[in-house]
Amino acid sequence: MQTELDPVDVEILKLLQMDATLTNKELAFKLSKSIATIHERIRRLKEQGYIKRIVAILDRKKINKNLIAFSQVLLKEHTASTLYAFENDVAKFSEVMECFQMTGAFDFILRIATSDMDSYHLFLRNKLATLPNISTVQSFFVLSETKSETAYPL
Amino acid sequence: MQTELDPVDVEILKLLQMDATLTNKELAFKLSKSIATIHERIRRLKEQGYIKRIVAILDRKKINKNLIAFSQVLLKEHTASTLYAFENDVAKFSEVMECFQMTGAFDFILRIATSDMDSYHLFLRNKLATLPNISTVQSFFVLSETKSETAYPL
DNA sequence: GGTTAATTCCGGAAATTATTCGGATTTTTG
DNA sequence: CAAAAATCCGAATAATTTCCGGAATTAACC
Repeated sequence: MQTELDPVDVEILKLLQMDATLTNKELAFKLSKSIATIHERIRRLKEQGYIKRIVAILDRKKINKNLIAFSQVLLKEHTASTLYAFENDVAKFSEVMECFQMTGAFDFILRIATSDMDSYHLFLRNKLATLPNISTVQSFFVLSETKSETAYPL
Repeated sequence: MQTELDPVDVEILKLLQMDATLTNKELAFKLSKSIATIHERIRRLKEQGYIKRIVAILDRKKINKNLIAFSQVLLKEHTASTLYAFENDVAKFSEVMECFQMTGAFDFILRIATSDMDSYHLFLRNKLATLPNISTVQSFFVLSETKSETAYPL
């Protein structure tokens, strides 16, 4: 069974990354293939895990997530268990959109979404700073979002 | 016309952020509403801009974007025109998934997706570092992605 | 409080789309 | 070159989306 992407697969992925509401008919027309072929390609792209999920992207300002912060976290210890415990604890906070373990001068970078500075402050004081083994947290705030892509180039 | 979100809207947004392939019929069942009502709600949520787009989320490792970097950029000048020029230039690079202007010790943070360290190096040398007015670029690399959400809590 | 207006809600019809399948075509393999 | 595998397609069917008229509920106003 084919597991590499051919040019048609690539085009489908490009288009669905931009707009997943495109119908098979529309894709078939754009790519000069039959509807059945497009359908089978997409089924396989999902099955093989290229497409992880189809989701709605919301306007965060309309749902009151006006403040985005990047929080750089340094831990006191770096044993396997403390790293794992931190990752596990921090993932439970709904404000934490993303958590990355990093190279360099700090251990983790978190992307935090809250309504405003007061909410971020409460998150920091009552949630993040209460986790064991935290050494320092440095917070940086987004002034403006210039580019925001979910679509990877192919 | 109603412009605030009622509990049904909120539930729809929660569910579509998780899985936008849910049919109106499935949503209607989950929320104990008619198919027509769900359809009208979603139409309005799109029209009012709560739902910006429906997209496919790909597995970046399967499409050879194995290295994610955060690049903190400091500019030499901060006039309106140099800031704008930087934002505009950097948005054109396909490697740049996100660009944020930030508070604090640096001006911008970029999220860069490449296949590997060599590619990142080429991006830095041949693209980012060639932009005018750049003072310093500090790069941090993702060792592991612990949490990665596109769905905002509601 | 009662009447009107506006909004929301729903069932069902019609249009569109997704899904399936058998067989034709093309590609791969030996 | 022949056999096997994979891909592709058209057409039938199932499912979903979309639209509409009117019922039901809520809001507004006198």
